[in-house]
Amino acid sequence: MTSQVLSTQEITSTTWLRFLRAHAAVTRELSARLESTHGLTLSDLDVLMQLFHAEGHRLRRVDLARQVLLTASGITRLLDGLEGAGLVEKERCSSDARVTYAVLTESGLETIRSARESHAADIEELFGSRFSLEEKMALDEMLSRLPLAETACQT
Amino acid sequence: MTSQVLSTQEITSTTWLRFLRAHAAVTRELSARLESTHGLTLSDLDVLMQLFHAEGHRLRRVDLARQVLLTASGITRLLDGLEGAGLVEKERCSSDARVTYAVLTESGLETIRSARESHAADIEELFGSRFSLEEKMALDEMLSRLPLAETACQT
DNA sequence: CCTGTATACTTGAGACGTCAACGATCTTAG
DNA sequence: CTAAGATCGTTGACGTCTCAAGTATACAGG
Repeated sequence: MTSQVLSTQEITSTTWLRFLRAHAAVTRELSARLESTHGLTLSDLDVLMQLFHAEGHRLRRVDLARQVLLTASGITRLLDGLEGAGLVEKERCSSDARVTYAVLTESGLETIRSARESHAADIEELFGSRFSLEEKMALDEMLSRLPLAETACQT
Repeated sequence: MTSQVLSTQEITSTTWLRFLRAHAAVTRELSARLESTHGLTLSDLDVLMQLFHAEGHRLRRVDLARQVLLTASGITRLLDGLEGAGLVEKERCSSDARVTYAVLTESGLETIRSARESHAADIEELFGSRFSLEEKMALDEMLSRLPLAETACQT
């Protein structure tokens, strides 16, 4: 309830802190739900969704890393898990022996189809429902000004 | 550059995704800088700052956990590190033998004094400078509507 | 007083992600 | 053709955080 005047720096700090807290809180709840209902991590689903939107449901690991904002090694390990679960398969590239594609399996597709909706509903409940359409658009635009906003942000 | 009409659900999803990406990107850079200049984690500094603002630079571990949005065990381990570095000390509570306070040491205070400014400048550069004062206030207000926004968000 | 329940904190096991180093392959320039 | 350098991917070592379980203390009701 502080109704005093705040300096630019102060407001930046409190807003950033709130940003961090909001992320931690929403993310934690979202992650718990996703884990319990589908046995997936937020990152898992993120990767699956990227593959889902990609041509032929297939993506190079490097590109995946760039889009999802994980390290190359992070992607390797994440995909290890998804492969183990049978949701994704490796596919070697004929024209460049260095690259390995990650391809969605049929099982992966089904997992997405089943997880997508409930997860979207969770996001809507914990995040989207808090804002009006205009607010969300404004928020989206503001966030897009931050570093690395170039990253693909498809639904 | 999609200028088509989007449903509420769609906009929620893309905004949420952008929120995630923005967090990952800014956080990663911020964390790298803080690590290299002061050998601290974002969470470390967060905890130190909470202590700094607390009465007597002292806080119960439970309260710390609530404010910083870590698990109780997370706090224990984080404080282990800070104690090892001599930035924080334990202090038993006389009236309740269950609680242990974390208290800032002189060295901890100095660390904060030196880290605070550069970190604030980093936040300003990577985050705050992207927005006008009004935008930041609007953003702050919006974020405060999210779950667990009750959490203390002092600078 | 003693028993049951709640609270404070710690600990072991394990998930997730990073960095640094490495092997393999491609590309370019002499 | 070959050597230098870039790119793709994996691996080992490690840090951080969580969950579940356990210990210790506090407190309230019978």
